[in-house]
Amino acid sequence: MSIYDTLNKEQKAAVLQTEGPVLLLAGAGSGKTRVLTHRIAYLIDEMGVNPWNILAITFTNKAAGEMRERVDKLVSFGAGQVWVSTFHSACLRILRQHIDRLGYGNSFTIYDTDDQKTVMKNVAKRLNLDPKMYRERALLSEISSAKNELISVSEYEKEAAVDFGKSVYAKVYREYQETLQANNALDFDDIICKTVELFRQCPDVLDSYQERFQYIMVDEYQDTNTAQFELVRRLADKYRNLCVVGDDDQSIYKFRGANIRNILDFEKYFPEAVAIKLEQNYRSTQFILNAANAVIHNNEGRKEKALWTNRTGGHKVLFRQFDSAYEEAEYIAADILHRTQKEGSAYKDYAVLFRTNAQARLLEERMIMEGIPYNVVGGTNFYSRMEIKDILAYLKTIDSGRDDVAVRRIVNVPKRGIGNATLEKLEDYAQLRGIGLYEAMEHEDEIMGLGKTAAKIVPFVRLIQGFRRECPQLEFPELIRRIVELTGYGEYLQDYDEESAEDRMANVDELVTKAAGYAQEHPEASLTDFLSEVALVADIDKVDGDDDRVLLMTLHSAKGLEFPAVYLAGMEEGLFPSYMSANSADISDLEEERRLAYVGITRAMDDLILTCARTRMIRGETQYNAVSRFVQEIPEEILEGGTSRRRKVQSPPAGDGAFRKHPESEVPMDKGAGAGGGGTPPFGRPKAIVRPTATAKADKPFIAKGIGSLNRLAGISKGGAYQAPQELSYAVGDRVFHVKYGDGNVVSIEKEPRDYKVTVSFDKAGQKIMYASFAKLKRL
DNA sequence: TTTTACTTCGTTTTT
DNA sequence: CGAAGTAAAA
Repeated sequence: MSIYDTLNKEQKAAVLQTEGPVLLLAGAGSGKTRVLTHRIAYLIDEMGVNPWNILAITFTNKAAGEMRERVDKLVSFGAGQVWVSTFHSACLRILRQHIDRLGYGNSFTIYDTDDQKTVMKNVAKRLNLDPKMYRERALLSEISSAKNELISVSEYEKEAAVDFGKSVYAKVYREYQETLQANNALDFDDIICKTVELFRQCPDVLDSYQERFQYIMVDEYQDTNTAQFELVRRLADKYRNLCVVGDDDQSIYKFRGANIRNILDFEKYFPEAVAIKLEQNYRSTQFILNAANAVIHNNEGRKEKALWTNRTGGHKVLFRQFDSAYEEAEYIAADILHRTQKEGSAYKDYAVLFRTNAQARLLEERMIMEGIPYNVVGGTNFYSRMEIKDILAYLKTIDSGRDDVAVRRIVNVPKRGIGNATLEKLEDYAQLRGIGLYEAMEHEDEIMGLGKTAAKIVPFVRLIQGFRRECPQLEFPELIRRIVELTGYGEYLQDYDEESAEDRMANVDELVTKAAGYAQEHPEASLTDFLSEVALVADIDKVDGDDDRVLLMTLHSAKGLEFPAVYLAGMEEGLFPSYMSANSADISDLEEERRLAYVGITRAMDDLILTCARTRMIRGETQYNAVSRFVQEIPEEILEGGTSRRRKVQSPPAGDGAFRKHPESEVPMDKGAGAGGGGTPPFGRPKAIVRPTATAKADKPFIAKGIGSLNRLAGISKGGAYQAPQELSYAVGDRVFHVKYGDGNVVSIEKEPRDYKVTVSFDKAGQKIMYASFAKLKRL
């Protein structure tokens, strides 16, 4: 019996259809990842395809990692040669090789949303735009959609000549793009569309990749945008072995430019395509599946699918409404605790999903109070924290110095007395000479009118020059520590905000740890490589499946995951569906929201619990919300539970508690009740519901700010977290071994507050300075 | 030039 | 409620 016999008929067909275009319509939980991995295995083991010639594109790095792992297990040999990556990292790899053909430097930097805003702010200022009329957000989103549609600056200008409303945007687009190029930077959208541009302009480059990737697979195809489609289409144009997998019902990234027509029209672009539907669901119970089907059925213009399962039994979908969001959170935490104790299930069997990141906080507080180990996925990305961005800006400046945004960020951090006035003079000079900000600072003596501030610039330039000199000798973690040390960044954090300083410093330490891990895994990597790796990590990527923790995340982050028990919190009109989409003139906005509900429901394997609150604080205002229409769309016969008017849920009722015995004795839902579906708040609202201040104050210090600090709270250190060694097993003069550099002699050892600084003269690699906790030197 | 006190305004969602 | 931006003070 072969591994392929475990597949059902359709899955098997999809695996065996290796040649030509394939459209795989895979419903939620229908085992599409299994199909993809088996297909890769089949290509290699049975069809004799060189693993080198296979490209698999996933949505997140985490998904890529999982797929790689599974392929490794399945394939007898050579799985490591398969390219499994996201669109962004695949394109980044390609661009690092060839972007010089488009007039950029190959060590370009990547701008995140924050950096984009900074650039846009400057652009708007330069063009004298009224910030009230033209918001950065709006400008950026217009440019982003243009890029996602592969509309270049000059094409946009042509459109603007006809459409007067676009003329301002056209100017902004040009200015923005020129600024990026001057800084040798790409934004997220550029990573994709510059690759397409590369393929368009350099047929030889395209050809080499077409030869390389003879078999291409794309996961989550419903979330690709036009640029990504074009990219894939060109790559696959020669051999036409393109297999896309997706589910139009799970398309939830329209706001990011995802074009649902990519999947709906696939057969138009590839008329010879074979379409296969996967409709058997292996994940959820019949109840959960029915609920999902009932909800999604309200959408129009979708490819009809009939998801079915042979899983019988299970529990009905549970619905509970609470007076306040606090009670909702209390219930969820208490219920999880109760279930884990009753059923002996693990914490990682539970996920709490919600529409907006802001909802995480209340839930988080409650988890802490109940002592439940948890992780919040998303929110502020680790790499977008102030302190991390500061350090990264130093690294970027050391690495290239062409990135004005980075230079500007750190030039006065910590305070060096270089303020706006000075910077403006520097920028004028830089503009005049056509050089970067940092370069201008190197010529500080040539600039008129700087006066005595010129003297403040010199030490900064010296500092950067010093780092650059040391850089070749230092590993990334040591370099980061050196930055912290020489700039006095620790003291700066203290100065900045005493309360958060410790947490922030811990984040910096975590960055050091990450840098060490990266350096170890990629011994040949340059600073540029490290910086670009860091730019593309999503929050979900860092979730460790082995951690026994409840996961708290948005519905968007939950895509592609599954859990035995899922809580969907905040099922309220105005929140989910959001106020924006519910009131939108465009029905498709609401439909996307409904697909999101569908994604949420289908994450659950055995138990699905929907909760909502009558009142909720949003932006400092108490809002009164009706039950979400998505709850109403679930047939009553598969829904259980109702409203709870009790003020406090001490502990959930054991077994089939009171509220479950008599669901009919309580109002099951607010169907038709209250002020109507629009969620109009009643007049004469009471004062905001306030919890006892004692509690509120008591748990405040415990609100952890991220995964890193949570681990510290729980006293857990993740693998690789550094531990300053008490004593070293080697001394000056000893022969030691290092994983990367080989053998060498210890030249000197310096004790520092947190660690030992060891200088080793390696036989082959020369002299290096490293920290003992990372170097893991072994005495010979 | 930097710090501070005050006003304004808004987020769905993220690679 | 907060972040972020603005005006005024130090």
